[in-house]
Amino acid sequence: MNPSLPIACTEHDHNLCVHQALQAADALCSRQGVRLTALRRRVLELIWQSHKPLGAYDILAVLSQEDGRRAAPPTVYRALDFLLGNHLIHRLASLNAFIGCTHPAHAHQSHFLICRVCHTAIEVDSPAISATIHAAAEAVDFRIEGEMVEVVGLCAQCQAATK
Amino acid sequence: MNPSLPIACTEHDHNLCVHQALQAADALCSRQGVRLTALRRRVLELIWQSHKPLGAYDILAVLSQEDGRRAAPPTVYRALDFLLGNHLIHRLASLNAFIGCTHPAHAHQSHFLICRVCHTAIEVDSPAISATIHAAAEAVDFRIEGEMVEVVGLCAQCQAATK
DNA sequence: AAGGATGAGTTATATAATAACGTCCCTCAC
DNA sequence: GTGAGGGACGTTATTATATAACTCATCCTT
Ligand SMILES: [Zn+2]
Ligand SMILES: [Zn+2]
Ligand SMILES: [Zn+2]
Ligand SMILES: [Zn+2]
Repeated sequence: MNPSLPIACTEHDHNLCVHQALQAADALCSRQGVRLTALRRRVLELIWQSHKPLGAYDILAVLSQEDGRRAAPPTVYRALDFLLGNHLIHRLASLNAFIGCTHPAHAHQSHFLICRVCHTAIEVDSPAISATIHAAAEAVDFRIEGEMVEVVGLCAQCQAATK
Repeated sequence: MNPSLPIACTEHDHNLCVHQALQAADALCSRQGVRLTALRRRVLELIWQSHKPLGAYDILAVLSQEDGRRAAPPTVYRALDFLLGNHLIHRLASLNAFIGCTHPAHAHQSHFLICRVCHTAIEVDSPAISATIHAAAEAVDFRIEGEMVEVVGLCAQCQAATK
């Protein structure tokens, strides 16, 4: 196995992923003076349950089940809005789904490689991608406010599996 | 006015845009041996009515009105699927909307600059963007099947207007 | 004319997201 | 204290986007 592969694509202690993500979220929210309430934290935890994007209604189903009672769409969407606003998750428009941000501490754009087979979404941190996008925008005098890059294809594992 | 700006951002004879797009579509479909039926052609024409992405239900509303009888969603979505499949339009996932392809004759990815204010969508043809995306994908052994780049911001005109 | 493929009409439903309003609870000025 | 204000969340209803399943008409092909 290629040791340089992103963690999302490799066998790893995923409990540690979740734990670190939640700790980072706690730290970030306290630093920002915003409240990571129990509900918001639980939604973030659910999103982090895997490296695959999760739909709002999937989250809703889990909450409804474990809460015994209700849980309506606005409950989930408000939590998601909070998490998005504080850069703790990203929204993948091509999937209508959400995924935990792997480096929430610094501002960055949403660049993902999404496996068509196993649905793993790999967050890419490539300044070169942003640089070329900025160059193209500058050429037509366009002022960038937000970039969204979603690439679909096959991750390393699924390529190997289908060989 | 900057003469190097993309046509979508400038004053121009838009009837010509539409006319050329429909002619190109006729040519392409006949070359491919597929049928650009009246309905499909009409939907393409509606999408080309501006350089702003158009929603499926906007198309549906127009068709319903002019047809007298109510057109139903599948009618529109089937036409859209055909147009997408033959690369005559692109789908903008971040807007759930569709826009005419400016160079359908050769295969290419979906790269757009979308103005937050006037909603104009500028199709970008930048091999450099694809190159950097490919480099990032190769670094993690990911095989690309399709790229989606949607950048939101302010087009040149709207920057000038809000100054 | 029979058979098969394609395009499109029709009805119903699935999936995703938001609007509008109410309640609880905490905090802060008075 | 108390009550005004605001944030978080519950609740109900609705809007927006997309697809399933079935039907029929048309047009080739044989
Ligand atoms: Zn993990
Ligand atoms: Zn991130
Ligand atoms: Zn034009
Ligand atoms: Zn195009």
